[in-house]
Amino acid sequence: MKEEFKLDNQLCFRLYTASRLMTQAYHPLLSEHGLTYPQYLVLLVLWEADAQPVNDIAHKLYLETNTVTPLLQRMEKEGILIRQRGQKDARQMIVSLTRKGWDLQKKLADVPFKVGGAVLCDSVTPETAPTLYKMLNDIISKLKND
Amino acid sequence: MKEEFKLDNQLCFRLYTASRLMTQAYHPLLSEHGLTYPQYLVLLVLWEADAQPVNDIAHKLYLETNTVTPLLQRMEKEGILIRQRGQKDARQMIVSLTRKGWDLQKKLADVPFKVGGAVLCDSVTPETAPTLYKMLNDIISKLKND
DNA sequence: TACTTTTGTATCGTAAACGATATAAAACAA
DNA sequence: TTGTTTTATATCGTTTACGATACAAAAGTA
Repeated sequence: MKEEFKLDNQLCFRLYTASRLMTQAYHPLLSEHGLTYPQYLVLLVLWEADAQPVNDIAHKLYLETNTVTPLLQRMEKEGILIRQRGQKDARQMIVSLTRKGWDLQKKLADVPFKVGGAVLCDSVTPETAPTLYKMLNDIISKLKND
Repeated sequence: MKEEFKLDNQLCFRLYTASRLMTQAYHPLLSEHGLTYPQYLVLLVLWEADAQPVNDIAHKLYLETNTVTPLLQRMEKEGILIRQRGQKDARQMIVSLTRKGWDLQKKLADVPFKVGGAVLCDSVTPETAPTLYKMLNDIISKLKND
């Protein structure tokens, strides 16, 4: 068995697993408010800057619009946000938070701390986290081609 | 805007993005052979040890059987593997590679190198990769509760 | 043995992801 | 202005993920 084929040596598999397990860690905190993790990411984007076109949201999340559009439609149906045609450019759909969307910010205030604490371990601490962040950022930068 | 709500500060978002982009990097190499990334992971598991029950495969991939079962059914339909009821325990489904499944190992021999090379950058090198591996492993260990 | 619980897989429903394609508005070019 | 290309979003089909549930075989218990 060649070393490079061993599951334990696969960087991608570790990223894939760590990502899924972290998302699962968010699940109980988010489902309590009827949210999924990708929907939470959309909220993070809109809390930083409200009233953005679909394209900007998708770009910030490194997702395609064909992923984001249905996601936003579901969130609109839940009354978390509204989608309106742009006035300057009628092709754009401007996404804005409703009162309910803003209220969620207060309700989810403790989520980052709870999840942050859940991953602390020997090798990942407040001191070493920046190293991990930088590595992940560099991988993302290297792989995204736009 | 609170710092902990900023997208850039979210470890999970970086893992999620890095994982998706790495999977996308595999895509052209795998789709050429009619495979998806999770199907490739199943092959990695079976190449290490053929003829395993569904449960063992799922466990090694940190996935649930309700994810793995349909995935294996599709791979069986493609003639990559076969699923047979266990003889000692009739509840088990023993998954074994076909000739076609083993042949893929040779055809995919260059995949780990191609993808490995695609992520090399300033902070992720053959020297620093073990640090990243350890951090991801520790996060996985911390989050999996079994 | 008969009954209960556990275990291994499968089925179902929903929500991502994402390649491929469609469509209308805007930008550009002839 | 008319025709072409680009852009922003949406729709469609397929494959994960995963919670909830179903079901039969095995294990444990009375």
